[in-house]
Amino acid sequence: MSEAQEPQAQSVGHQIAEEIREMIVDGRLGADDRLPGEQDLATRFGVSRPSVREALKRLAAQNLIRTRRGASGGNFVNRIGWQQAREQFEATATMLVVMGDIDPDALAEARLTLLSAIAPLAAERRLAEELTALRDEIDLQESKTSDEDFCASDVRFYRILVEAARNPLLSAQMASVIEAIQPLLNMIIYRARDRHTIAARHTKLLAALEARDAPAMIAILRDLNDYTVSLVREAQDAREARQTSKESG
Amino acid sequence: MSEAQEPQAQSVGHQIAEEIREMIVDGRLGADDRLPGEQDLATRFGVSRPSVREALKRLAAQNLIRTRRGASGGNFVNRIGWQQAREQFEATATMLVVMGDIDPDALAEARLTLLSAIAPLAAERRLAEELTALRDEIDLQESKTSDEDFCASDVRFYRILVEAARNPLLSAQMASVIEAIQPLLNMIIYRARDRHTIAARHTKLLAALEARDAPAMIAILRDLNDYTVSLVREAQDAREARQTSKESG
DNA sequence: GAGTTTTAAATTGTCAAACAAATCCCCCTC
DNA sequence: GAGGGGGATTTGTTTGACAATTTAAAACTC
Repeated sequence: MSEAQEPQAQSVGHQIAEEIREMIVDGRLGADDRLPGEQDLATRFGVSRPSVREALKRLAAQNLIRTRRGASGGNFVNRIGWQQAREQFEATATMLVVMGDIDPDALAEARLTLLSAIAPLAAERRLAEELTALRDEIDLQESKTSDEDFCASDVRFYRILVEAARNPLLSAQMASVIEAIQPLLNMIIYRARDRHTIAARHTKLLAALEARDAPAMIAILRDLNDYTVSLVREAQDAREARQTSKESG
Repeated sequence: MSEAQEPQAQSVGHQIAEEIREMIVDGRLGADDRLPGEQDLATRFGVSRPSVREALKRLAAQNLIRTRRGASGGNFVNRIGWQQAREQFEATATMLVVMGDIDPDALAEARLTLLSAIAPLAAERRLAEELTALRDEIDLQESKTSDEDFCASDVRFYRILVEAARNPLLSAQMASVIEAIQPLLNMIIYRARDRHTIAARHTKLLAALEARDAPAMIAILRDLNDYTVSLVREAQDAREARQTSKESG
């Protein structure tokens, strides 16, 4: 329907990229398959080589194909892995936070919801080495570091927690949300008291994880989320106050 | 680090695209800002216009910019919205399932985990119209339709459920997982008895949602997930058996 | 003078042709 | 037989030109 309304609205490059993408999705092109040469594709689609190149670059930007130069080179269908998928999830989430009208409350709620969801899995599957890694992060958080380091450690803490669930898809998605929330956390000025409070909750969370007590983990996560949200709100209020005083002054 | 190892490994188009992307991420370019013209960018970066065009097409493929022709046209920074984010999540997840070595069990586990996570939110926030929409889907599932229609309805059912949680980020992520799992579901040949079983569970799920009984919803979801997984496993076994007989015959 | 039509300018879209760079494969030399 | 060199193939990049599209100003009509 929409195609009929705008028959040629999309550029040739876009159309060709879409066609090749469909070929990949419905199996006509499998992983590591080699696409025809650029000149081949150009004659096949009835367009010029630069147009084909645009299409290929679009696909390359989505990590759908990789390109190698030279004889027996060409464009090959990429086998997408968890790592790449996570990167793409993160890129999307980052852009969403950076540019979109994002509601911090919704973001925090999403994080809490997802963390609560994986808590049972993590409780069941956590390894001893993850416990020590988490312990190290807590130690770092209790030391006197910069706000940025503290925040980065906080992010790492939750990433380890997520990895403990041993589900790559969940890890990839959670990582994107955790990554996305970092800019918000970076706004916060952490007072010593704040850090102590957070580190203490993390310690309790770690204990609950060690005890494989998922309900306790969820309760702590909820508590911690409320606290973080209040800090973010404080920071936002402070920022707004600064801006209004700047405008009036 | 990795950049030092391969200084010029990335093409010019890739590098320029990365630079512009950074400009967007760190705020030098805001939403709806207009980029310099292609010729301008070409001279500014010291490359030819086609190279710049490749970079722009890469960005366009990621929905970071939009392009308009004509006077006062040009390339503009896109404000990314929930809709577009969801599409990108879906594209990534779909590719992951289509091409990656994905473990169906992990996928099912992710879906169950996420659905369980949003169940409390959905129970709290569901609207009357969503209940009727779900009812309609169940009716459709009990009617005699093609397997594909049944499967599509199943997907729509869960999408409505996810929307009821009223958290756009969760919706976007969940939608991607639900979308990703569809190819797996499409493998299943639904017998009349299967359909009846599934529709009955859906009815129970709907009742629990109406009663705002999240724990009941989670129990039903878990049950339903086990059933679906068993069906998928059956389908896979059948497929494998077919292939081995094909090979030997 | 107001409204409409025409025209011109700016910008992206597409194409063509050529050369550069990288890579592989075959062949040739030692 | 082993190793290096050259040719062939393929992508990377540039130059130049023209087409298509859109805006806005200019000219024209009423």
